[in-house]
Amino acid sequence: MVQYVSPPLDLSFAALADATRRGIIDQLGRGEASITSLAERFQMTLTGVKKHVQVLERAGLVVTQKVGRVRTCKLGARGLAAEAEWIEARRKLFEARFDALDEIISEMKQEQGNGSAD
Amino acid sequence: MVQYVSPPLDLSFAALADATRRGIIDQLGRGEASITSLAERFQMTLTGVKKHVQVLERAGLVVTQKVGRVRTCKLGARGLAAEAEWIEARRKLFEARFDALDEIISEMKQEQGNGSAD
DNA sequence: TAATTACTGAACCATATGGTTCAGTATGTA
DNA sequence: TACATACTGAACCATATGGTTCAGTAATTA
Repeated sequence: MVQYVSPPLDLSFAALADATRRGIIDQLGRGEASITSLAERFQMTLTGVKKHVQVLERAGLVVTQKVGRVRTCKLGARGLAAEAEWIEARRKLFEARFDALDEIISEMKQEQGNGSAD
Repeated sequence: MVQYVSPPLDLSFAALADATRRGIIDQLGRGEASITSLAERFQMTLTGVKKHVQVLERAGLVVTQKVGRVRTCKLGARGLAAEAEWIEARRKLFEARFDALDEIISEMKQEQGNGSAD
């Protein structure tokens, strides 16, 4: 069976923690792109884009290939399965804590009634 | 209608990009905990734990409350809905790119056949 | 061959991160 | 009142991040 060992979640979550990189993912979702085209799209130097792409690559979210003088970037095959899995499993934990509406309401009060030393 | 405006994804994904913080979330999934108990559990100074908890708090993933001299931490009410939503939407993009097995195989070859200037 | 294009790498900068220690402050207990 | 507990904040440290500029190299094109 073909198995993808995803790079540790540290890398992928860190990669997703930047709006430009999330934008690059969205862009690649519409089709492959060169470093230059991404640089134009995101108003950034080639070097800047290259670094972002490298972060995405280390996280396994993007693959690149250089043909001639052009490096083409596309979404990686491993996808976001591992991240989705981690999050879904924890969502259950969160929900379990909040099956009663009371908790939510008391939290809201807490957030409103400020001036506390909290 | 009660609406939670989640702090930007930047904050929550960054918060999730650290194994200790993911561990704290798991721990709080089993019940509330004080700073001291988390520090014991994760073999870290109180100050260190406090910082991690603050990162989780800024991301809205954890709420804390100080009663007496003890600060109690628990999972935040907003949960991981926004993150799950972002990821699920992108999974479709990734899958759309890889509905053919060919692509996966060609990537695997690429990863194996190294020594290229890639 | 010369000029242009596309990328790359090193160096730099300011700021953030993940951790520590140390010196408090506030609370609870004997 | 004295001591212990639980946290807090400032200061420090090494390393990472997000960006830049500048000086290349390699591939096309004229």
